Amino acid sequence: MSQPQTAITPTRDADFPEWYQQVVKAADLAENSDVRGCMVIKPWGYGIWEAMQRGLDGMFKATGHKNAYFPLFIPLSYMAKEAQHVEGFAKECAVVTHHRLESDGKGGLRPAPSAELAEPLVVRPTSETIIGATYAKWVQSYRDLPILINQWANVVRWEMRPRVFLRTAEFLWQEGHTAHETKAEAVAETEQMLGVYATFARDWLALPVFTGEKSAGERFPGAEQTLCIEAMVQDRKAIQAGTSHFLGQNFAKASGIEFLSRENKKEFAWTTSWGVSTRLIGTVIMAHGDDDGLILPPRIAPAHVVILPIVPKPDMRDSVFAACDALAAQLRATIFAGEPIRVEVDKRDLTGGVKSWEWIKKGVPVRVEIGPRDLEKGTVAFARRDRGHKEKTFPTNAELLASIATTLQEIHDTLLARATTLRDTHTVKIETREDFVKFFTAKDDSKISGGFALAHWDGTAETETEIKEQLKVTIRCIPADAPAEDGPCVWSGKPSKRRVLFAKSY
RNA sequence: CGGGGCGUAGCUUAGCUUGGUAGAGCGCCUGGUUUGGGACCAGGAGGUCGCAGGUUCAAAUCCUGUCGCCCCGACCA
Repeated sequence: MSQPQTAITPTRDADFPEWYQQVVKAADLAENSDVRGCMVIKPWGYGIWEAMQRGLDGMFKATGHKNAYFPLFIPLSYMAKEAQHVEGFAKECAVVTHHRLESDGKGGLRPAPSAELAEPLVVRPTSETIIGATYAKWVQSYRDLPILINQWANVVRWEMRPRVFLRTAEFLWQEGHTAHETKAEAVAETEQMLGVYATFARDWLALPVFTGEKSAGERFPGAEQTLCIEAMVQDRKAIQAGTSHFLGQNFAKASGIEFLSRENKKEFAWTTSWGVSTRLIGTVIMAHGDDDGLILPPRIAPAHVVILPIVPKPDMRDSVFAACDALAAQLRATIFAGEPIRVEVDKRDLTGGVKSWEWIKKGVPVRVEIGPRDLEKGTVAFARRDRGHKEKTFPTNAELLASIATTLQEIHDTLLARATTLRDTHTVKIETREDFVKFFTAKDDSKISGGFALAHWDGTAETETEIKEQLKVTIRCIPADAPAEDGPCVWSGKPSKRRVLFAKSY
């Protein structure tokens, strides 16, 4: 039977959103559940999340944070404490109103009217309010500050149009919540954590990102300042990969986080919050995947290496399996990026081609085949996911063991270089409204247009809104390293002090 | 919540216009031949056609209602 040219149909060029869905399926990452908008994350997908957690958690600890856990439920009245915040989240909250079920008399169940809660509970869309209320009890003196806490949790936002990993009703994330004595300290914390995210994106996800500040229109509800990292994926759209918010004293005032200062005066604390979510998995898929499926940056791959035993005759099975297990053990004793190499030996009784293609689609960085011919020669067949699927080399076991860590690092570097080239190729300075419109208008059926535009903005919400409505283009961020530069706004022609980053986004 | 589309086996679907009691491909199971890039042969399991009502001798097919899902918008990590 003839196979298609690529493992994934359609290709990225033909239909990028559909390609994405097919990769999620082919790589066995996740599936939609019976609950609309909620996903089942399967072992391979969850393994990626676990690797991301390890990486981030280490970086949080290294910057002085500790993990804790706060309740899933938030009293309704807490949500109302911060005006901007409630306005931003009210429309997408799941609310618990009852605590018992009873028979409906028709063989089904219903919430018992007698068990209605005095105060409804909101399933957390984010935890600023409940954590703020807790911190208020913990803080009395400047000596109680700073509080540097992170929690790994799930949150619920009742999204109208869900998409696996990118936008689901329930998602997994981490949310850091800190409280500080001074504004300067809180601002420094906000910037520090954005830096952590940018480093993590580069060193673990092989993603170059723009860092910067959101415009007022794109800011987190209740924040004074929202910083973000923005990545470009292969359809040249932007995706917000992480955010860090300076919350000023807004939430401290709303929650009553007050302390006696060194001058013996009552003062409100300065707070921050910062988070990344399982959306990062979707970002990695779209940034690095190809028409044969997922390609995983090694540091977040649940398995770095898969070993495929080749067993032409049943009587060779034991010796080939033994050789595979022996090599796996040696690989596991080798260190890559500070962790033992993760190896899987795929002993399932399937034909070689099927197994190979499964692992290609799953994006495992390195595939190793061991058959009887290799046993005789002491070699293996070796293939890397960042190269063509027919490109094989035949190193000896010793050569493989000596080079594997370097190879994995090379794969990471290759992915980062590719993603950087993609981003740089499609990030352009634009001066005129005509060019701006042209840049964001698709030229053919692919629907892929533009990329990132660095252009002058007059700083008004009116201009921002007009651009959003007419072109579906938003200000992704005001880049942190943008130099002061006078010029006319690309839309209104009014004077501008510096360029901002425009793009279509997820 | 507006506009469009669709519900038939685990998945993709044919059949519906013109009613006669369900077929295929993939997947799955068993046996055998295979296995260094998506194998083949033989046999087998699996469906109250989303749900409820109506018309009819007879409904996957026609009618009404209802539920769910998908796509496009508004919202968003």
